[in-house]
Amino acid sequence: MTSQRRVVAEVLDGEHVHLTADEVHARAVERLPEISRATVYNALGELVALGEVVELSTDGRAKRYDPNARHPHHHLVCSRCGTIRDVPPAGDPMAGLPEEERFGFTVSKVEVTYRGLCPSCAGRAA
Amino acid sequence: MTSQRRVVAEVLDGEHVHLTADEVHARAVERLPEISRATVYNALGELVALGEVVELSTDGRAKRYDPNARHPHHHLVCSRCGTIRDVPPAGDPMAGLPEEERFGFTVSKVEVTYRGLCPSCAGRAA
DNA sequence: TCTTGACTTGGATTGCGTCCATCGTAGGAT
DNA sequence: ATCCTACGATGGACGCAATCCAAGTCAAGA
Repeated sequence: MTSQRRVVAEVLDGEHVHLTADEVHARAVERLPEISRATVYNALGELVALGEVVELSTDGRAKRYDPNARHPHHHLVCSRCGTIRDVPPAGDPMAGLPEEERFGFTVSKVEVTYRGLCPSCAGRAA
Repeated sequence: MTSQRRVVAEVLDGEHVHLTADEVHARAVERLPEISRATVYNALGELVALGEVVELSTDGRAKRYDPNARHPHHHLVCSRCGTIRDVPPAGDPMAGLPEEERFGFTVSKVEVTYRGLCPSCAGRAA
C-alpha cells in the first residue's frame, strides 16, 4: 500500500460516486501533484480485482468507478446528462433467469441499468 | 435508402447476432467492396435512432449491435470469451424499481446483463 | 443541362486505455 | 551506515474505437 494507492482509494469514497479514471486522476493530483495516469489505472484495476470497487460501462465512453461495492445495487442513468444514482435491488435479480434459459452458462452476477431522464433534464423538455 | 445502408441492414439480421462496427464493416465489404467505415457508423447510428437495432456496451470495448430490437430481451455474457446470448425477460423488469426509489427520474427502459461463464469456457477450468 | 442537396469517402483527429522502458525508493543484507 | 534488490511509479509511446471534416459522387428536379 503506497501513498499513491491510498490517495486513489480516498478519492473514491462516498455515496453515488461514479467517477471516470480521469476524474479520479484529477482529484488525486490535488493531493499528490505528481501522480501519473498510469498509476491511477493500476490502482483502480487493483481495487476492482479486490472487489472494493465496481467498474461500470454505462455509456460506451469512459468507464466509471463505483466505491459502493459492499452492498449490491443497480444503477439509474440519465440518458441526457449521464448522472448516475445507485438504487437498491428488489428481490433476487437472479430469479429472472430460470435454469432452463441459461444455455449452460454459470451465471455469477447480474447488472441492471435503468435509463431515463433525471428531474432537471426532464424539465428542460425533449 | 442507399445501397450502402441496405447492405448494413442486411448484414445485421438473425438471432443472437451481436457484431461490432468493425465486424459489420468487414461483412459489408464482402458485398460492397468500397464501403467505408464512416458510412457503416452512419448507417448503424440511423438504425439505432429508428429503433431497429439495439446498441450494447457490454465490455467497455467496441460497442455491439443487436438487430433483435422488435422484442425486448436481456443478455447473457461470457466473462471470458465475450459470447453473448439473448434471453427472454421474465415479468416486468420495471417492477423492480418502485416509484419512491426513482429519485424523480422518468424511467424509459431497463437493461439487464447476466454475467458468467459459457459452457466451453467453464469447461476449461478457472 | 444545370443546380441542389443528401450521401459517401478516407484521412485526420480525438478520447480512452494499455504498454513499456526507465527511474525512485523502501527494506533487507552485509 | 552502505549497498542490493525488487516492486511500484512515471510518462511517453502506442493501439483501438469512434467521430469529424473537407472533398467527391450521385440522383432528382428545375
